[in-house]
Amino acid sequence: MASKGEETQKRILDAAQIMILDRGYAGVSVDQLISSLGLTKGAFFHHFKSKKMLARTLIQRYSDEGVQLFKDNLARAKKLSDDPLQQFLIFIGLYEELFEGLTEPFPGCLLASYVMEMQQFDEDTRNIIDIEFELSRTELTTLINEISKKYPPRTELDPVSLADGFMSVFEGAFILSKSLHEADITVQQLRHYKNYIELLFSR
Amino acid sequence: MASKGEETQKRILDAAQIMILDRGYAGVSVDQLISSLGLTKGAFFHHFKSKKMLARTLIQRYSDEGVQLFKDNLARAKKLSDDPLQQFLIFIGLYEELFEGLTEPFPGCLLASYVMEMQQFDEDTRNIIDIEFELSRTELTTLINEISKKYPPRTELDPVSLADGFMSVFEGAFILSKSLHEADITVQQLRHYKNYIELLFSR
DNA sequence: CAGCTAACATACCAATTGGTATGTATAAGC
DNA sequence: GCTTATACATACCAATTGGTATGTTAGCTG
Repeated sequence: MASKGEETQKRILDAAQIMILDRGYAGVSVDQLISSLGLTKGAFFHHFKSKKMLARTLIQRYSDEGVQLFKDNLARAKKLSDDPLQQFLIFIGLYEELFEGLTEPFPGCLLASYVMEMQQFDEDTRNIIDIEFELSRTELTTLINEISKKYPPRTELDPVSLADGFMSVFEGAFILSKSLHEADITVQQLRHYKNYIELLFSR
Repeated sequence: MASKGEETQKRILDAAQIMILDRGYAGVSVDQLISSLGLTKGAFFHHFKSKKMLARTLIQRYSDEGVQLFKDNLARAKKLSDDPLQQFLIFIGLYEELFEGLTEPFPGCLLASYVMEMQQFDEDTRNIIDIEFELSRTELTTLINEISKKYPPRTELDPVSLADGFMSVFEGAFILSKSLHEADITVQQLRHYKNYIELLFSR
């Protein structure tokens, strides 16, 4: 069981994430954050030595979860099929599942939120973001190369940028979804990405 | 020739746009803005009655330019070919041209920047953003429907979400590009989008 | 050239900012 | 049962925030 302190820290992180996702990091003051939780300055600065440290801790947690989900989904996909192309399609499908049936637009991606106010953060914090994008890139590039070997694409194809497309789809869809307030945009764009992959490699 | 006042207002808007694109709206204070221009509070509040009005004016200008570019490119594409599919491909190609040969990542999209801190803005301001996304959606949906009529796609196809894909590609690519600091991501993702369109309708 | 207005500058304001210093209550460790 | 560390609360701080009130100056207009 988490200690009381750990639980409070988690509550602060949870609230911060929600607030930052719709007001931006600079748009959320420590005072607003703590008063939304019924806490005080003392509590906040006991758990985080500064607002910037909160930012770092928060994005680290977010990134860790994202990476974990990515690896889990990739592992699941690889168990469900031996064919690399099918693995990729299943992989995308697993993400589709997560975003199916949402009634509200997904609250957004914290990585993107941070990128939009990059200069607010130090290099360590920015690196955490890079690393997740790069992980997706390298893992999916490998997979795409396997696919290409087995199913040579008709036209020449850049595997890295095709891999980048995966994260790009999310980030783009989240923005449209939030602005237009339509929950299903993310799934739709994911489906198009999956469909593109299929068309690329289908004989 | 623009009057002195108009020119100063433009300088404020230009500086604000650059600063907001890498610090976020809430991350840019009026003081920082004016001191970067060597101006004073008096000057700023002479031209804008509040910081929020600056935000509104800025996004309106940005949106107007984006809409204009969109309409120009669409009109050019339609002049360059009679075939709706070719029109779409040319249209995308015209955007590719704009992002080719960049040495630095594109500074970002102000629409996305605002969406990331939505709650900072009033409804009028948010509507300006919606309108641009919706324009792209409706215009491109029409074009896609024309294409579908002439070149029936093999699988069933949602024209609206395919149209949304266009803006989505930009927004997603900008984020990756900025985070990874790679200038060519936007062109690459645009090419994939174009390629997808081709594959969808090529018999 | 008088009068007016646009285009600023200066000086101030209350409120909010992130952060600190110091207290205190509670629980764990020995 | 005494100590010590954890988990907060209270009270304060200088700096910065967006905004205002009041100048001043240059350029047009009649």
